[in-house]
Amino acid sequence: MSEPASPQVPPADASTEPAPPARFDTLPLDPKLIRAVADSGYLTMTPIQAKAIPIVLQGRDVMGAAQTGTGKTAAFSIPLLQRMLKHENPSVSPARHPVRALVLAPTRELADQVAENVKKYAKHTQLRSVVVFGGVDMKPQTAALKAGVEVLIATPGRLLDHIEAKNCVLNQVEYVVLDEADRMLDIGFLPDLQRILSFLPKQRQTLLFSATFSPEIKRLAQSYLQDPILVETARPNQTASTVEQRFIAATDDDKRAIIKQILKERSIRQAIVFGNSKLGVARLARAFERDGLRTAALHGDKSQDERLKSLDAFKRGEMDVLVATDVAARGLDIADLPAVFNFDVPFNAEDYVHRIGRTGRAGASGLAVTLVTKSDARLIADIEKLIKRKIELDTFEVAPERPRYDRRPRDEGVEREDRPVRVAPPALRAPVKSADPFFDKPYEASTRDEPPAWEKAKAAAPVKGLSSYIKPKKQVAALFGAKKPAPAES
DNA sequence: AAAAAAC
Repeated sequence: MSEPASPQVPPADASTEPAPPARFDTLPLDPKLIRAVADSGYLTMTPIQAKAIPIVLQGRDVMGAAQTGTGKTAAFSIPLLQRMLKHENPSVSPARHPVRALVLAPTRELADQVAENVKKYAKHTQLRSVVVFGGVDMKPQTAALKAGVEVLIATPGRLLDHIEAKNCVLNQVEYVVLDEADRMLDIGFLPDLQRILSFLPKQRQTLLFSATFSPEIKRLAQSYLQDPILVETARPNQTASTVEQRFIAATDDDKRAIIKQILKERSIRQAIVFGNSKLGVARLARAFERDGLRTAALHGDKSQDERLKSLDAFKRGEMDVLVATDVAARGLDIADLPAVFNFDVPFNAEDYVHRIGRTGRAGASGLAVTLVTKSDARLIADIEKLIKRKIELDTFEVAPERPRYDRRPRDEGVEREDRPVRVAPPALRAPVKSADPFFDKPYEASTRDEPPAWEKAKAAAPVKGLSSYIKPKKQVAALFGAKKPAPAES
């Protein structure tokens, strides 16, 4: 059971309080849209919505950068629907309904989610939408396309399939949206994207949205836009201020124990744990499962059916933990997610921003914990640079685990029965490595050639704990009869 | 060092 939301209110910091947020019903929108927005429970606009919607309504191209979880989907779908309603083209025979708006997303789940939102906002209108993505039967998609849709939401691969099968014609597209635009423009997606864009009319309105835009991507994006307006709220590449970000020095052996302990000590209802590889994620999910956590896994080696089931079960609260690759890093809106863990430090700093953006959405508070090993020094430096924040590494002492069952093979002649055998995990027989002060100094983004900063800090730094989590040192020492040796001084 | 997206 989840605890009642804590009544704590952030300290009043009225110094930078801007004008009260504008309401949706002040916008020049069709009553059908106003009604749909009201139905969905939204009253006032987020900053990105307040800035972007009027510009999209003017018909301008937009590059929109806003923090994660601030309503970018509504920022483009509502004004696009409005434009489609306003410019309902009577010259097009009712029998022919060409695709007028195309929204592209980098993952199937995200495409699905965007489609749900579009449907929600379009529900009182005649505009029809459909989503197409891979991993599922093409036939229902084909039928829907042939019946005619005004708004098409898609992932690139399957859309190309439909184009080649002549299931849809895109030469009447008036509006294009690239959701998670920087990802869509990256090297892995670019060829498919260019191919798709080649089927579209040159004369169109194009919208690019993401929480992160690197300077290179910004430059590249210019070539797909006409006289665009850059809409930014706050600084780009930023993480929500409501998310508590922690970086903890760990070893590969400690990581899972640290996560479990934090979940327990903070009574965290649900969390996403990100890993860098599909195999690693699958293994980690099985391990959490063995630990008794209700665990769902989400990665590209799973069937689409399994992927959707995992995500749904997690969203419904039937799972404690969702272990995922970066397929879940972007865009996914999971209401009230209290915490995100990075079991692995992401390879791209941008993905760090997106991953932790799954928590602290819509102004809620959230916790983001990244587990850092020695070999992650470079990646941490990249993240520091991107989010323009000094990263300090906390240390963490893992509480002793309950006795484990003996896993030694039978032929060792060990009594196996149900008798638990105390097998101290290697990391706990000696003082745990993560409690070593080597990581304790504020980490300095160092150059490759220099020894990393923690090497220098190793000898001198006192252990500074993550006070809210840390176990009293005594407890560990008492249980394992190990005392922390003085730093080797030779 | 990877993941994602088509069959």
